[in-house]
Amino acid sequence: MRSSADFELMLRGAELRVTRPRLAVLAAVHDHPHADTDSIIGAVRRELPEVSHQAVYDVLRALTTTGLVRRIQPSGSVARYEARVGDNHHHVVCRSCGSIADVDCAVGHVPCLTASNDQGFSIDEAEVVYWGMCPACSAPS
Amino acid sequence: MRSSADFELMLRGAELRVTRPRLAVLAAVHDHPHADTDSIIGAVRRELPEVSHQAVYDVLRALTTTGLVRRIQPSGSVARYEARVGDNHHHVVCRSCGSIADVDCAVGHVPCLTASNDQGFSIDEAEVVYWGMCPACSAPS
DNA sequence: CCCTTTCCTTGAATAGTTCAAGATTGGGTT
DNA sequence: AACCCAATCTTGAACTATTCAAGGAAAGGG
Repeated sequence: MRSSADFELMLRGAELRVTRPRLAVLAAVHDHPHADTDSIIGAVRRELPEVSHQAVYDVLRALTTTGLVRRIQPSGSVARYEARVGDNHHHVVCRSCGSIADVDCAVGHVPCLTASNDQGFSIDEAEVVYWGMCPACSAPS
Repeated sequence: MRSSADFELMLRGAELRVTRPRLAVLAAVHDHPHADTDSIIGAVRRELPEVSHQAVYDVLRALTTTGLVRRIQPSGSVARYEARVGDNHHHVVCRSCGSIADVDCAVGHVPCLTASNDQGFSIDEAEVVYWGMCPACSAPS
């Protein structure tokens, strides 16, 4: 758990103005890993009830662009955000309930995978999504 | 390029009724790998002008459910479909223009990757998306 | 050839996200 | 401390991809 002062430094480090909506969104993403936009709006409004949804969308975009948060969006899901950035970790997604958990990099380097034939593309990231069933959904009811 | 008779056999093999919309969608997906729904609707209507968009959505869902086509949806993209199924290959996506190309499996087995810590999930598939720039977009203009 | 079930058409609804215009505010400068 | 301007936020509407729902059409087994 980080303090508001930490978030302020992170924003200044990214050359973003320090505003209350931004501090609140940053805190919400840190507190609720893999939360979708709606959940983040809810968390932010617990502290700043008047924040518009558009502001949250704008802030999330700014934070994503500067790399302070990472946006993930498995097929069939809405956009989700997390604060764990820079370590190229991956995700497991439950096919049944959609819950997401972190998985460390399969090999240990960034990027941790190399395409066997890159089709002439210059590749800068390998994103892995593991699909399966979470413990709760695979448990006999 | 497969014939209409092949597509008919594929549908029957999947226990789906053989209809003209389904044959046309199947042909369109085979002819236009990684096409989005709108492109597929366009391709289908070149042959069957009266097909509704809802029919195409329904058919794509049926084909995806039975495994005759595969649905892919990189972050920020609409749903796309391809007919190459069952070999667990992966994709490179251009950050600039969104174009997609196939990449063979990084290791060669299905699933070709194993999560280092699976968080208790039972994993049945590892999906890899390589992000980068396609040859056209990275060329000096 | 008929009947049942599946499929397609038509039309409307929905959710998530973005666009646009104007008001507010952060923070560098005077 | 007051000023200024670009960046940010509010308000409200628009948009797109997709899904829902009800009724008509047609596939294919009997």
